[in-house]
Amino acid sequence: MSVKSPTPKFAEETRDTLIQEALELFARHGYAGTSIDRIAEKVSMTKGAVYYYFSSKKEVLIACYQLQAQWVAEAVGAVPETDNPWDDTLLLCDTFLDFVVSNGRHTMPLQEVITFLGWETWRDIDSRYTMGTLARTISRLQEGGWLKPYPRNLLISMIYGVLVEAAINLASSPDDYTLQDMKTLIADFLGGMRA
Amino acid sequence: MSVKSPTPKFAEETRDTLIQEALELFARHGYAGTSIDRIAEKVSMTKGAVYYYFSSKKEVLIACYQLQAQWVAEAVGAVPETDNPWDDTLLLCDTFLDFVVSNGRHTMPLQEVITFLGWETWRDIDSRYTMGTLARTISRLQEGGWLKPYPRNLLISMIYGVLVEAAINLASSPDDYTLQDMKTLIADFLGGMRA
DNA sequence: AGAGTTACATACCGACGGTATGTATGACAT
DNA sequence: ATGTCATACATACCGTCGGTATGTAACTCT
Repeated sequence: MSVKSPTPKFAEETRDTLIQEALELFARHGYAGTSIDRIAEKVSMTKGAVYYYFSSKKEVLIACYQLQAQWVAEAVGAVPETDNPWDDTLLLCDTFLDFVVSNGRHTMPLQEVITFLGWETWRDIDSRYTMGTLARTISRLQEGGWLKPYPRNLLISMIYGVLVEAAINLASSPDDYTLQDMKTLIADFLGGMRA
Repeated sequence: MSVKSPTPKFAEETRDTLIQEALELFARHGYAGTSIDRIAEKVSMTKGAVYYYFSSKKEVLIACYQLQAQWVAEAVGAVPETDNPWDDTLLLCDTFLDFVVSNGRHTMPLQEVITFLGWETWRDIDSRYTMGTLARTISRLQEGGWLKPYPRNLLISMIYGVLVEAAINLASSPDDYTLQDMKTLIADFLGGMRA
């Protein structure tokens, strides 16, 4: 990549490209298995350039995960809202699973992101994306009296946690069961918490 | 640690000590945050000694996790078997949660182990410990017709996955809800899959 | 035309995983 | 008693990687 005209406009493009390519490498080879040098090489630059845009490797991971979270949130956010919050929640879960199953090869495993960013940082980021959407649906369920009286944060954490677990399992054990099996189990899981 | 009498007996002791101390460091500072040099230093040896016993850092982690898995499996395996497999399963879940909550400071986060060992390796190890015990209980439930007809491996993966998720959440969000809240939710989760 | 900012490249450092090799110790056969 | 050999480490070194400090070409603005 030749030296750009030093205007903020081109720099933003370069930064976006960097994030996209880094995300692909992280998804394919993992965080520890992807060096800054390799990221730089993929965009035909050097390590210095990467550190011009990001202060640390962790910051690169954060930017990548924000992009990934945005993709997921867009898919999940496209689910229409009806007057039946229960069905809405189920559809949201199914949509989430559909997305991660079909895009699993191009996204980073959540467990890895959590490990390297730390639980707190991950939660902070995710609350603005998929987890935020899920939280709103769950609030509707709670306010409508559809659920047993669990603490709100417990519900959000565990429902999202189960979805993440489901995604990981679907990606890792492809032949033992189907996506439909998993959706049924998730629906029954939610059914067990119904008032 | 002075040079030992080169008998297999002493070497086993040294190896066990190494695993114990390494586990403590991994639990406290994480896998990436614990260098082989530091492990060696803690047992007053050098890196060469560690690589005499283990062929790689991953092998050290595997040995540490096997020890940890053994602890958990002992606690979970001590649960008596009654003629009611449903209550047995619930008690097994509660016992698991009790153990990880009270020993959380001295054990490695599961997500980290999974990340660095890889899903497959982790499953291979765990199937001989807690997951194996859980699998037997679930088989009893299935054979007794207590559960809806899910694929067996889906049940094992997701129930254990939920337990792992619960453990991670309990360790990370200590103030939002109680252990009892979590146990109630797990029970309801299982209830949702009841035939 | 000179000065300042931008967008990189280059060169280097320390830490770390891993390897190759050296070596003191005790067991054992002669 | 002595030489041989495996054991149980220590020492020294290498390549890679995250991170930093510095240089510099291109462009803008005055």
